[in-house]
Amino acid sequence: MHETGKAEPMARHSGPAPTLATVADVAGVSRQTVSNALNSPHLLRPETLERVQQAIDSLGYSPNRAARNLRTRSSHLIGLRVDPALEGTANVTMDRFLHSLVESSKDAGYHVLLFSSEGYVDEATVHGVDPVAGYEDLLRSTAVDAFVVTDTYRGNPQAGWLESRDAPFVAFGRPWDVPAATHPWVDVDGAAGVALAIDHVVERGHTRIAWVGWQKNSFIGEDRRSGWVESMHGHGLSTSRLSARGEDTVAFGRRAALALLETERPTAFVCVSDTVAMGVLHALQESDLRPGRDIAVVGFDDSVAAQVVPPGLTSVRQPLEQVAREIVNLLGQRLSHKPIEQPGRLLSPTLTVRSSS
Amino acid sequence: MHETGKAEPMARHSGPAPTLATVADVAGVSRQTVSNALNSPHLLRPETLERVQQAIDSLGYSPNRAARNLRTRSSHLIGLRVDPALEGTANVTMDRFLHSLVESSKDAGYHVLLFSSEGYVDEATVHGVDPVAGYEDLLRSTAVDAFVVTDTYRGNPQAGWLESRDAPFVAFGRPWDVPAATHPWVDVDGAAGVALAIDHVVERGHTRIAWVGWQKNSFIGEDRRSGWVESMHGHGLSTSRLSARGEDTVAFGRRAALALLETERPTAFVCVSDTVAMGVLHALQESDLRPGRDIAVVGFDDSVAAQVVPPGLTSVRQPLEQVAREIVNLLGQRLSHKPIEQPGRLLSPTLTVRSSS
DNA sequence: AACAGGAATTGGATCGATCCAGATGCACGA
DNA sequence: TCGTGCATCTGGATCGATCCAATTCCTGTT
Repeated sequence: MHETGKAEPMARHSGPAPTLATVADVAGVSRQTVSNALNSPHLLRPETLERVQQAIDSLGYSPNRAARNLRTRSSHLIGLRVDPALEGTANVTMDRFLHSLVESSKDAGYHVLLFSSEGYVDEATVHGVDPVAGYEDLLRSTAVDAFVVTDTYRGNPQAGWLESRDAPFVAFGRPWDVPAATHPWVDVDGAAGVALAIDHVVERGHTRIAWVGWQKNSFIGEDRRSGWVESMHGHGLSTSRLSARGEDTVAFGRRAALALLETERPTAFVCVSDTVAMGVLHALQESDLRPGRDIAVVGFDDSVAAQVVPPGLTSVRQPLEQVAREIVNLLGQRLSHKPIEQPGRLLSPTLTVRSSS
Repeated sequence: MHETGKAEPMARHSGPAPTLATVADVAGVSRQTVSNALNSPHLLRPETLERVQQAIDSLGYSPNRAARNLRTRSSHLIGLRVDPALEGTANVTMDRFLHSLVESSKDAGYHVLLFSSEGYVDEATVHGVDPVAGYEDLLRSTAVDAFVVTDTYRGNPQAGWLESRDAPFVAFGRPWDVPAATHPWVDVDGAAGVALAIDHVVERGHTRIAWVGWQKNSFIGEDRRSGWVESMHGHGLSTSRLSARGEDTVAFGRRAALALLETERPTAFVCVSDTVAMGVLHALQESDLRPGRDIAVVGFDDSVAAQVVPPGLTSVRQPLEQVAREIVNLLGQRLSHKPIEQPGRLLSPTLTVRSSS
């Protein structure tokens, strides 16, 4: 064979798209044989396979998705709900995660379908977002094979609902409130991540290390906080009066830092999120303190903001690429009705050190 | 009827999912009549419609997507390629745009399907991303009805390719390099956005206003820059030696600002992107200059980073929600074979003022 | 030469919706 | 009474793939 490049599909005429039957005619075999060439090539004699393959290439044929979906009762689509992002929150998690999920899904032969919750509001949920809105439709119309549900600040109410309908799904986030839940999940060990941060600032000589976290009703927030508490005690340091809790906003981070600076004079702030950490940076700037020189600050999520804010914010980084891979992995097991080896996987984050510490 | 809540689908037994034929049986009508109840209710007598509706509700029926897609030759899916985001770039654009697109699509009865370019690399494109990778497959297998292609830094090579295959698509971004292109597009007037920024800082009393932009080969970059040039001249101000060009990184922004500060002493920096603007902020911090007090800085994109960085970065905000609406709108026209009234729409950005100016 | 047994291949039925052409019912005017 | 016309409803064919059961082709054995 000469170097004539790839066998380009040569779409001679833009007539009706070729079907499996067209290919069968051209190759001089039956429809089933073409189907086998696509799905179970080992059933064909090598020379037959070759002949079919050439017909496929020359026609530029791709199997019609709808027909395949109808027959196999599966769409090879994974549904992911994207909720309205809160402006002013450095929640970069979604962006990075989404890319990784699309990549991993592709490798497994799936595509990601996005849907939203808005517009499904009924009386019961005029305020706030109905946690199961949008899932029902896609499920009933067999538009997707499975869902990926991501944990929110407060937990994961979708999981129970989906489980009760035995809809296939994998959660990003542990079943905090229902330890008995049996669905597959993947999560990142927040406490371990915060412990990394503490070790890091302790190594830098800090002893008065404050925690700026979320409210008590946030499972994730309390998990991360426990990392602070235990790591501090492990280092023989006191946590007394060094903790603040509030919402996930820049404003809260700023207020909390100003208050702590005034009363307790911590030399380091470890924060539950980058958003809150940015608030701390605001406070330092207003107090003419230089992050990284006068006071250390560590965030959580390694968001874009952390990467670009001067002088660079040290932050706990979740292994989202790995999370996505594991999720797709578990999804594959779930969809092929394999017994799930291990329903939950807890991954370890890393620490990205920048100049703020 | 009493207040018994909504007529909940009462999924008695989780047997086989109900089909249109099931509904027809229950309602005592033919399949076609059920189909009409769904797609052309005006064809039914009111009492028949009511009867069918009740059967649908009581069975919890939703039409099977695959079957419908097969018959109608359309998937009601819109394809969007997500390219690997560059870490350390404050490109928040995608996140906000994606949400808006999902919302708008939903209103029009569409869903968004994500796909990626990786893994399609062949000899010709080992380095860099093949601009048309991934489209081919989805197109041939009729997996999506249309594409949304988003402009990149350098232009939009996909557009021409898709147009040549007459694949339905709408571009976010003007056909810079092919003014004769006839495909529908939506774009934001970057020059006008920068002009807003200039007006703003001029009003604040600045006269030595520097431009920190992208390289000459970026159409978008040059468009934004032209806003600076023209607005400056409109105000009777000089642009001489006040311009820097480079790549879209924090590092470049910092270098450019330091160089300009040393030689030209501008009092304001207007930047082509938030990423570059963050670099400028770094430079100011290193030079012990306070943004918003000593020197004004304006970014472009109104990214999360701009919102949370202390003290808050003034930035040009693209009306992405409106962009998404227009895109879906044009897509609808294109798909219903209506003549497109006006192939291109140029929208105006706004300026979000924060403390950096 | 006859035959078992596996490999390779085939044609009809099927998934669940919509399209299409035709059938039925009904009201109205001639 | 008999069409005529319109609104309403029906059953068979169809979209393009895969499932299934059955058939043909090989090859080696006795």
